[in-house]
Amino acid sequence: MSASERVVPEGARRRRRPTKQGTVLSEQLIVETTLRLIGEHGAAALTVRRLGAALGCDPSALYRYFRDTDELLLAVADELIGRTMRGWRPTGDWRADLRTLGLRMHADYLAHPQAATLTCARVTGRTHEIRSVEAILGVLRGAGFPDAEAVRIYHVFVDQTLSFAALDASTLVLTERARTQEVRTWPDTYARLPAGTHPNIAATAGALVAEMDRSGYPAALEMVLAAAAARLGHVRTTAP
Amino acid sequence: MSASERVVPEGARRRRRPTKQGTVLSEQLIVETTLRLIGEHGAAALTVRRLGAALGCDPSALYRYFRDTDELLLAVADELIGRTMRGWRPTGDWRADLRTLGLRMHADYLAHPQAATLTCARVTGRTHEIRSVEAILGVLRGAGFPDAEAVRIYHVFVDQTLSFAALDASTLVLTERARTQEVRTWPDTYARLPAGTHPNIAATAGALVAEMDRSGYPAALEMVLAAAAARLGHVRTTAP
DNA sequence: GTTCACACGTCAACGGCGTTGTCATAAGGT
DNA sequence: ACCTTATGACAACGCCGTTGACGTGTGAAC
Repeated sequence: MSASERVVPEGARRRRRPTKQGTVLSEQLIVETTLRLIGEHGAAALTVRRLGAALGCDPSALYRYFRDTDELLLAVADELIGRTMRGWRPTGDWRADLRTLGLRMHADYLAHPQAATLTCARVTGRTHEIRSVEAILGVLRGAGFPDAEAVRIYHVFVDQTLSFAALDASTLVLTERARTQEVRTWPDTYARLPAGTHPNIAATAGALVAEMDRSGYPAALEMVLAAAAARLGHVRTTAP
Repeated sequence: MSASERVVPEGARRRRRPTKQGTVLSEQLIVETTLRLIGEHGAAALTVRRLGAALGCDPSALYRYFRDTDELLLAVADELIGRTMRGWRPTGDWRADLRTLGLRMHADYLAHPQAATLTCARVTGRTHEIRSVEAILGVLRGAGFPDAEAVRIYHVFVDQTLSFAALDASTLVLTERARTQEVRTWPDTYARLPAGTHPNIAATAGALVAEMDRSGYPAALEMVLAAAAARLGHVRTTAP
């Protein structure tokens, strides 16, 4: 039996046979367990063997449900998009709505960094994504942005949110050793540079260490929203 | 001999001994070969064993130069930064300088998309990176931004540039089939949605297809620069 | 010019990974 | 109650990063 014939689509499953340890597998259970594994034990804990152990089945049993680990991660990504958009409703205040949605997307993706790094750059064209495009464009057009402007700001908003999510998520995917070393580079290397050779770094060392310890996304988001607001004010006064 | 004693810093090397196949190793040669390997055969081709084969040495010889593959990646990242900073000189116009540097970094990273996706998120603490931090902070403080403001804007500027570079690079890394499918999603799926169910997408379809076909970075950069300029004007008028 | 410490390339091995071919067995339609 | 076959289990393959031991050629010292 070749690999392409091994996977059985979820709808066509007929015999739900428990594993030796008693669990009954399903696509849904595997996706949920994968997310739980990432959440509880870090991104590095996601291996087919460990996932099998967490599910109480042989690792190879997973290949009855997904062609390979990439297909499993895409299923996880799809679940993630659904969770992110669920429960968000626009209030009518465009700036607050975009701020809330941006921070929410950023946070939700960071909660599952392994899936986020693999997923952020993809355009799926699936229902959850389409609903988000429609909603964000609606917020911008409802605020009074002309169509061309709304599209441009939509593009910046979405790509910036996803790219920062990917960037921040990728640091969470590093090994424990690499991540702590990364964090310590600012106080240990940059904060100790002499003012003679590096005056600007030395003068701002304290602020630099504090600033680089957190994500730049909230500040970047505020700057984009401020620029958009300025643009909206300009549009309103010149072409009402 | 423990792992921490195995690596010899480049400056302290005394005996340059050729490998069986005749190549003389060096940090520089290893980094260059790594970039070439990634560029020619993709990021997935970067393994210690393949790198050893490309260099004509035993894979374990690399551990005389780098503690582990992560340290090697940091060296590669710094080489990319160095290539970007080479030739850039501030003119005194902070906004034009940051615009030029941002677009240049973005373009240079995209020229090595395979390496970019692996290294964009890393803080190297190495010479080229330190020089770039010093230079950008110098531009901002020279423009009159107070230290706290300069650090915040530096953070947004750098992370935005690198994260967009990683995002845009990752689409270039997809297989030909996946990338064309991704591009066609906008005209084929989004542009065909009916106005009844998706009024905002339908109303902006033409602009949407055109906008999503290019990178959002230039527009995002302009918005951040505009917000920074507004902030600078505010600082100058209230606390001169 | 000989000596000699040791830097550094090589070898072999370890444990872990994703994946696949094969087998056995229990589920469920008949 | 039977048979088919879906599906889980097992074992093995060929990768991977990394390490400890080894020995050889280098370059400094005299």
